[in-house]
Amino acid sequence: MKSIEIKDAALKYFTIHGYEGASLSQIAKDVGLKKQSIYAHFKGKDDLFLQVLRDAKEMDLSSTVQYFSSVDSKNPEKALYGYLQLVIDLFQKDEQLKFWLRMSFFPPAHLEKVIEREVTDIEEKERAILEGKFQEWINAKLIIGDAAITPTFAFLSVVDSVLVELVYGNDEEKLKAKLAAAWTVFWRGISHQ
Amino acid sequence: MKSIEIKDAALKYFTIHGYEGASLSQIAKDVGLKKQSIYAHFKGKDDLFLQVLRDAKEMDLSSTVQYFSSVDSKNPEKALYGYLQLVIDLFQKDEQLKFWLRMSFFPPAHLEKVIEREVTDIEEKERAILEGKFQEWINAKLIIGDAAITPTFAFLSVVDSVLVELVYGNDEEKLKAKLAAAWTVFWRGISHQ
DNA sequence: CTCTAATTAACGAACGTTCGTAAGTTATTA
DNA sequence: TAATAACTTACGAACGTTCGTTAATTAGAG
Repeated sequence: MKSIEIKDAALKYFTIHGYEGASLSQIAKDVGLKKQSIYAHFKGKDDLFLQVLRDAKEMDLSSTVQYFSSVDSKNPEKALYGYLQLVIDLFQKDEQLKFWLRMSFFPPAHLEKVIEREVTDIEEKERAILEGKFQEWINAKLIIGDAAITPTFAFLSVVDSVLVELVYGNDEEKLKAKLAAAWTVFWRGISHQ
Repeated sequence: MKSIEIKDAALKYFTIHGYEGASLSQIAKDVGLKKQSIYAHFKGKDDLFLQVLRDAKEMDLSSTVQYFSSVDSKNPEKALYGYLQLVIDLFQKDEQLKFWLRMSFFPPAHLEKVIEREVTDIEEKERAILEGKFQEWINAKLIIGDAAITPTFAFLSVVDSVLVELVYGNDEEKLKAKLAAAWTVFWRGISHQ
């Protein structure tokens, strides 16, 4: 399907150059078309962008949902560290997460409101999933604390820091070192000792 | 000085719209000039951009240097939490940090190499400052651990997560809650108990 | 008079978008 | 089955606009 090829190319250029820096002619050339032909598949640049955005959001959310629905709930250490690994894998094996990150951090100004809604939506859902897990672990005395919100936000902070390092993206060794340090301190901070 | 006014306006538009999305005509209009007049002060768009970039870098670095050279070295808890507050203040009171963050995360493609060098440079320097402090605190048994690199990277992760929340920027309450959680867990993770 | 800063004018190039058209494919009708 | 209608996909050409940049010219200050 040509629409999918177009979205793939668009994803690539939006990720590298941002909304304003990505041109329809470049995207079209990538799939062997003229830019006018894109209009046979999409209403315009905004429509193309928003479809790519929603695909990326869907992919991000479903990965998280699937991971935590299939992970071993009796082992928080493994479950949480495994999620960080998943994020790293996702980021490195396809562009959708990087695209999603770029656009949630720095959305094109005229689509800010739409994007913010999508970002809030996915954040809320992922936070809810994590908070549920942490509440289970607290109840089972597998980690310390009473309110699940504290370890949830703390873990989301670790996720954010991993994402930042991935976005910088130039130094695999540094990523490993920083993840190791953040994880060590985080785990000591929420576990019994 | 008109050059400074131009750089101020450029900072604003580069921050909001990115390099490609910011136009010289908008920047010029902001300071009551025609876009061609910018060329009396700068060689072109790249020159203007790079001067704004280096100003922002200088400001970021000097803030960190100054803070840690004047802070109470006997109280790591206060020193570190104070730095997080400083970052939040800096981010909210002028645009330079947000600009710097945007460009270090997602640089314009044709200036990627130059920017990466600046980013690596400032990161290295700030890491060195922190690592020195942490080594002192470890030696004084104010925090746990042997190698200073672990708490240093862990703290930098907390900083990153704060920056991420600032970039999202839509929810002051959420920033406070997330900072509180990340800080609680981080401090528990590096302190004696 | 000189120098700098700002202007007007103009440049080629690229942008997103629209139009009319020509194929190729699918669906409908006779 | 054959003919026709409708729809999809792609293209050339052109639209008006904006982009960054250069050149020549004017206004103002020391």
